[in-house]
Amino acid sequence: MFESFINYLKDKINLSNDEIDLIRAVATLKKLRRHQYLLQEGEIWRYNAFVASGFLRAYSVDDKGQEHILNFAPENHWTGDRESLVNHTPSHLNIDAIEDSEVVLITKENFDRICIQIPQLNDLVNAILHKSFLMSQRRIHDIISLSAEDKYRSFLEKFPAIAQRVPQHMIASYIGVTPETLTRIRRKSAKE
Amino acid sequence: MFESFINYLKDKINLSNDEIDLIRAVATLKKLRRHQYLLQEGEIWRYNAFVASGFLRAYSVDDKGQEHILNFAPENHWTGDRESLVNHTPSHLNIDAIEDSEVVLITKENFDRICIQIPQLNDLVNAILHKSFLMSQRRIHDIISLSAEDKYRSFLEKFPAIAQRVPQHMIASYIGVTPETLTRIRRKSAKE
DNA sequence: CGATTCTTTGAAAACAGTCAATCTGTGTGG
DNA sequence: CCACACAGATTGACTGTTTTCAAAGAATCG
Repeated sequence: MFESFINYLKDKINLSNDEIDLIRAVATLKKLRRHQYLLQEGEIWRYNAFVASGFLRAYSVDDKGQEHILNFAPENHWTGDRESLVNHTPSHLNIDAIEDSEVVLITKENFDRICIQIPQLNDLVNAILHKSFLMSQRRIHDIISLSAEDKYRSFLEKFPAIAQRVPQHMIASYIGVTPETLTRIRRKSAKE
Repeated sequence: MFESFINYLKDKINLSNDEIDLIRAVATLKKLRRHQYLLQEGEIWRYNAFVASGFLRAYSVDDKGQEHILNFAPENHWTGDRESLVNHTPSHLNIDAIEDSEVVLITKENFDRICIQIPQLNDLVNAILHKSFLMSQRRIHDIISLSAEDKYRSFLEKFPAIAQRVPQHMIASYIGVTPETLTRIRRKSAKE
């Protein structure tokens, strides 16, 4: 499923065959079984990771053992811990596979190198970063201003595909409520 | 106080005198009195805005009339509504001055133009965006995983300078609780 | 099928929000 | 310089929401 990565890139930017070979040379494919970790708390994250197939999640675990999902990463999306990546600090995130998945990994060093050779790739990264920032801002806005019920509604609107694909308690974790609360919200909404 | 903008830039990147003149040519200085709007809900945001002096805040107002602060922008920081800027859509944010302020404005068109001529400036923007994204991620993490009390503590740790500079109800608005709740949190913390 | 994970339910407790009143400090105009 | 107005902070009583804990039911995986 390496091809889906190349297809993704071709769809976003124009690439010569040489450039594709260049990317191919530094990319490695990693298969993950359901529940397998891509990154575990305490490790240092060193890659750019593209989800070629499957579905991952990034989350932290607090003192009480509760998981808080920061991001979902379905196929054709990127994942990782940029904070650990740029600061070379141990990650406080876990990333694991919700479904069997295939991930394309490129180390930061290699990625930076080919970005110099393929400026368009650099632009693409910046565009993705830019978009991610906008999405974060929206999410912050939602969490600080909406009620739990509205946060759930907003989640369904923004990510209908994800909502159907992950267990409900993960949605609860993403929007920041307990699974029980989400159950009750759903029951209440259903009655209306 | 135009100079503080130039100083900020010089501190971050190397600029020739010609490049500085180029920037100077497209930048305008706007003075804001306390409580004055830089951007009002419904308008389309068209600038990159650098706070040369003073202190601004970006916030939204919900149906119940409550304000939710998305960002603080003290001097030497940037502000604006990137979503409105890139999508050319009416903003749902308000940005106003908490203190008398001076803001350097550069329209997106001009900014993009000089970014091509000064690639370092482009890099700077991307670096800032990158950092903003990391900060957003941290903030999301805090809001979904911490109790109100810990969110407040975390705010004090991260932004001690801001905490001393803005009224308490704005901190409450930023962390997503009512002013009354924040009072009670503080009283409880003080006892310990 | 059996085991595990996920969802639902109930009751109690903890938490945060609302509303209204009071207190405090600041600054402005007379 | 004082008085007053105003914005901000605090308090109390009450309400509403969310969490917690425990247990049972449903769905899914191996």
